[in-house]
Amino acid sequence: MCCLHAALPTRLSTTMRLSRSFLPTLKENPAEAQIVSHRLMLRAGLVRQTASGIYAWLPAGLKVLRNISQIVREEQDRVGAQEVLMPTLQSADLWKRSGRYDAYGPEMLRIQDRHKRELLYGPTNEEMITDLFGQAVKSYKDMPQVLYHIQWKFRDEMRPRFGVMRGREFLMKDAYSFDLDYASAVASYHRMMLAYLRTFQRLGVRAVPMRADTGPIGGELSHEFLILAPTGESGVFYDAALEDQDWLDTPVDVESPTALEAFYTRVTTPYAATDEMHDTTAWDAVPEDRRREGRGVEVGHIFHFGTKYTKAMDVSVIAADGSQIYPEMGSYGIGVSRLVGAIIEASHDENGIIWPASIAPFKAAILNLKVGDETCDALCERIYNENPEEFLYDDRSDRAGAKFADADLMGHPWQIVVGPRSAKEGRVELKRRATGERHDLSVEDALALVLAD
RNA sequence: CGGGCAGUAGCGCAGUCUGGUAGCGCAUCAGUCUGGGGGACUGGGGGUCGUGGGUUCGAAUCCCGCCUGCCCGACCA
Repeated sequence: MCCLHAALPTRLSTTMRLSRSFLPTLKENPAEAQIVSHRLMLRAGLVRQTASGIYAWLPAGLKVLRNISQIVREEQDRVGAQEVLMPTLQSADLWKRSGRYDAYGPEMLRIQDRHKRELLYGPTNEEMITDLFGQAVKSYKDMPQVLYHIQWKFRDEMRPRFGVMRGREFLMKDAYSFDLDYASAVASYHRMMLAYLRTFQRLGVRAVPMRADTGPIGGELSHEFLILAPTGESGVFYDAALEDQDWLDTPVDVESPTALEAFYTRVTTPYAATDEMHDTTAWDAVPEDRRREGRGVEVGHIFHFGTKYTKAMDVSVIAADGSQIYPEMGSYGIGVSRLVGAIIEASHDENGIIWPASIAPFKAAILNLKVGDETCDALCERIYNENPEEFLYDDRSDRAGAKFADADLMGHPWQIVVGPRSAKEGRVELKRRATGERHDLSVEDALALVLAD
């Protein structure tokens, strides 16, 4: 052991060196995985299944999950939502108050503790957040409120499949808005629409908002966000006018209901619908060259449902005139773990994953093509130390082919290829994963490009 | 939950029909040669054949039960 310690460098960042990392890639497709994202997630060492529909997240997968969560978090915060963290286990009493304990089917995982008290692993959090809100907020002066959390949920699906896209345990961002009246609730809804469009754009995917069925509650305030992917569960139809809009560069005053309304109109005017909501008459009115049709994976859902829970659970606030008001609620979900699969469905090729830079587990892989060669080793170490948190250094003594194949599979946006010939001149080959372009560059130029991405 | 298929080494599979004590490729370990797209050679390690019972002198193989996983459907973020 003493020899091992002596061999270690003084600065430890072992997890990013492939030779010492827990990033088990597979050359062959596991038989259990049928769809491309599931295969790639297993092969790239992002997850391992531990039970039907339940996955362990390995280091690279966890980094993706965290990167997605962080973008979601920043955009929620930006529209004034406040983060909380509610537990995974909930008391059945809470659900009995809303009447959903009996209404919810066998998808709810019910548990008993040692005192025979009934618990459940939360499939969603309307009851709990309504209760928490009601305990703390008593006056119109403390309204409105928007709370969210990012937490694991469980739905005991009859048939889990498609890897993390239809698992039983899944990570989700749930936000809940509480408003004094309908007009204010509409503004909350609009704000969330903006946050969602910005979020998905930052995640590097196109998620199109589509009118969704509001069910028995009625109204028009329900949209699903779908990522186009051939394995999607719904057929989608939309107007190409929704493509290539830059929501990050669209200034909207989130405090102004008028500005929000105008923005919302702009988003919802072009035709967009899933097959359940498809209106062929309206579709025919879309110019033919702008019709986009395909399949989509639902990765987000925003929904206004009014006073359903506040009334059922008798949670009210006192208005300025002394009357009691049941707050208007909305809920807003983003399937964080599902997004990992959905994004891979939408962004891969025959060699592996192509990560959008914003969520990639590593910005770049450094491929040392001749481990043991002094020049190569030194140059790789130098590059690696520029950003050890975001670079993955492939220092394994494998053949070049294996390193290229693994780097392509894992989908790093950039590959910094360090070979013995060019290393002598301080040059590397920089490969962009998305396009396959390669450029022979000085180390400085290559680093500048990668670090600016 | 209906219909179909499958569990044999870390992964992918053969062997099951016709019972005789388990094999191939990849991975892994040691070594040598290699070194820019999953390299070659030599030698080695690794398997309660999902599980419980039954039939048999003998079961991965035949019979029954159970468990687990995958696909299609219904359902679903």
